[in-house]
Amino acid sequence: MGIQEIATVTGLSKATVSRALRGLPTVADTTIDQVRRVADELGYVPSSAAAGLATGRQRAVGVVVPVIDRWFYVKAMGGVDAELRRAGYDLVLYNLGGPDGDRDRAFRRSMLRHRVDALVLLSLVLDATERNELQLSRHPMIVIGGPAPGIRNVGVDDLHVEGLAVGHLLALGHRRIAYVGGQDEAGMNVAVPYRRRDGFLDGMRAAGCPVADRWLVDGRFSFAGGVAAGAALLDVPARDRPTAVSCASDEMALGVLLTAARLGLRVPEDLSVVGIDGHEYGAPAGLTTVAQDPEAQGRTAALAVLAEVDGAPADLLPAAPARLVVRRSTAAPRI
Amino acid sequence: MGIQEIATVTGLSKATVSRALRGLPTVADTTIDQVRRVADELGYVPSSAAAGLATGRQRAVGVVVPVIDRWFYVKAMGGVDAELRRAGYDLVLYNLGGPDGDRDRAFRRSMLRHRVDALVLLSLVLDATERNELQLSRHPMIVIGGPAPGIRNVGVDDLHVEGLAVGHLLALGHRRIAYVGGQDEAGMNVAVPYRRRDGFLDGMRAAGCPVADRWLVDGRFSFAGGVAAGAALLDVPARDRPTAVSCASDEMALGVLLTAARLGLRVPEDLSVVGIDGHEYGAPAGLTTVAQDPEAQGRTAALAVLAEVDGAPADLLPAAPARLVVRRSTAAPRI
DNA sequence: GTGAAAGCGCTAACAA
DNA sequence: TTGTTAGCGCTTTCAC
Repeated sequence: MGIQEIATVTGLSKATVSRALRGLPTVADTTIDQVRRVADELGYVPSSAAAGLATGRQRAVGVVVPVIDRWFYVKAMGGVDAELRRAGYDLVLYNLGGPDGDRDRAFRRSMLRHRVDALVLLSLVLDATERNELQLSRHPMIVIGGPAPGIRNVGVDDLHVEGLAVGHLLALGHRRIAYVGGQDEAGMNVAVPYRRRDGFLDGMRAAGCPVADRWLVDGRFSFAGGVAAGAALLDVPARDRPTAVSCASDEMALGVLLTAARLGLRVPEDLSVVGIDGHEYGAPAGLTTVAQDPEAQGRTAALAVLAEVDGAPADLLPAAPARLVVRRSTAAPRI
Repeated sequence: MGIQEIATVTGLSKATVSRALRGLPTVADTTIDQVRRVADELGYVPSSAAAGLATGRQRAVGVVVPVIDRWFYVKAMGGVDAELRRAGYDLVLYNLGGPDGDRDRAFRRSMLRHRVDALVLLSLVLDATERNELQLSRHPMIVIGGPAPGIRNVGVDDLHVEGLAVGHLLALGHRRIAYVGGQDEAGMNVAVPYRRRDGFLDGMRAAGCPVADRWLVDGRFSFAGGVAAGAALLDVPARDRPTAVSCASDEMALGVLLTAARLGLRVPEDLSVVGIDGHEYGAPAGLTTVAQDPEAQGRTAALAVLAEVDGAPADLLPAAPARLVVRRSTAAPRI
């Protein structure tokens, strides 16, 4: 059942078997072959616990998410997972379970520190205590998404990203532009929404466009929120309507599109809509967006912490790429 | 750093410290307090590897998914995670990475067997070898979603579920009903699509409705596929159009809805659409659906394997509930 | 190239 | 109620 069996069957010592199994260079090729064969026959399965105890390495990394069921997190996790798999590492998921989840308990769930060799945090806002606890664990760690003080991060430049979105609308000639943003429903990251909103305001100001307060609406970063925001913006007399809406996420933009369709507004003739993210529903829906690649960000993050586990220095990472993808939902305003 | 430190500081033995830390009843309350306090001061963190080695229990369960970025899987994982967290178990994610993923290597990734105490499989179709490997590991395990030969499963009765959907349309008076189904893109579960399609055909046959072949179209179980399927079905002369479409998933139904809107068809006046799943986009979109609760299924599955880990018998589970949710997308056909 | 022995940090009898 | 003594299955010096 263990390494011992193989040792007795082959007549070798546990030590040699262990070396052979790991393919260490100090072992004769013939013995390596023999050991592998016997291991197969016996259906040998290594114990990660035992190996972990002996080496102090678990060959696993933890991924901490504020909530699990968000497009961005799922995609990023997929990227992290892909690289971990390549490296032979396991992925341990720590879900904080939303705002009502017991964050505190989750954070001091002590296992975390010894079960995994490194941590990937998905756009979390950490309070001082949490940050402290994490730092104390001395694990290599990295944040995907919003920037976090004192921790390395990978992600797009949100200010710039929203600048691209609103810049596109402005370039088309729009001036009556509304913004759908708002705090993330999960309430886990304040930085990203603020930076995107600032990007919008900066862009508008630079273009000399006034922004009415009632055209800054909350879409809670969800589809349903986008539907509601769309109603607030569009279900009014025509002269009070914006000619374009810039949404801080594709999910909200899709909601606005739905409401527009329901109200009989034609897109892009009567209304232009732009989103941010590169959600896969965007293409069939013809949504213009500023696409980012969360999966690539996940891969980058995984590689970075893996390297750090192996002793590489924790160099800062460049901003992740994002690009404007123009589809059918935007056009110049009529007249 | 370990249990030993606490022992020396308190003057107790390692054994007592271990017991105290776990709150075993044979320890004096005062010593429990003392040990806990010292542990806190020292910033003690238990080693799951050591505990696992000693007990043979890892306090972790593995979740195996064919691909990670699907609504159903994510929701189900959330449910599994919630119960695991309550029980103090960790979740180790094994992502097979789609049809191109290296399934084989993933399956024999030996760690799996010792890193976790049980397995939750998300609607996977396993071949004989894989099933064999899994059974060999002698872990408690359960499948969520499609039925799998020889393994316990939780999930809805797909035949019945599709029966509810098409039954609703028939009851409204529709007879010209199309079906959007198709094999899951991930190619990981053949059972569910077939059973839903059979449910549709059974329902139609029972009502004496003929089903034209061109009204059985493939939507690949995705939003984009639904958009395309909608075009195939609806972008034709009016007399060739169905009055209703039954979709095997909400994502496809949303795609059909989008295409209908784009073609200027009014829903439900010109066309009724029904989906299956209970996707959260359905409510704002006004989509009638047969809702299931993957999160609840995840919780059920987690509780079941956890119980089995604790020695409970692996009783069969009843079919998960599903219910018709009527919204704005369905109505009686016009004349 | 291989073996012997000493742990890694914890739990689980068995005593006391 | 607490302590003693063995391990759990592997890796790793240090010898040979």
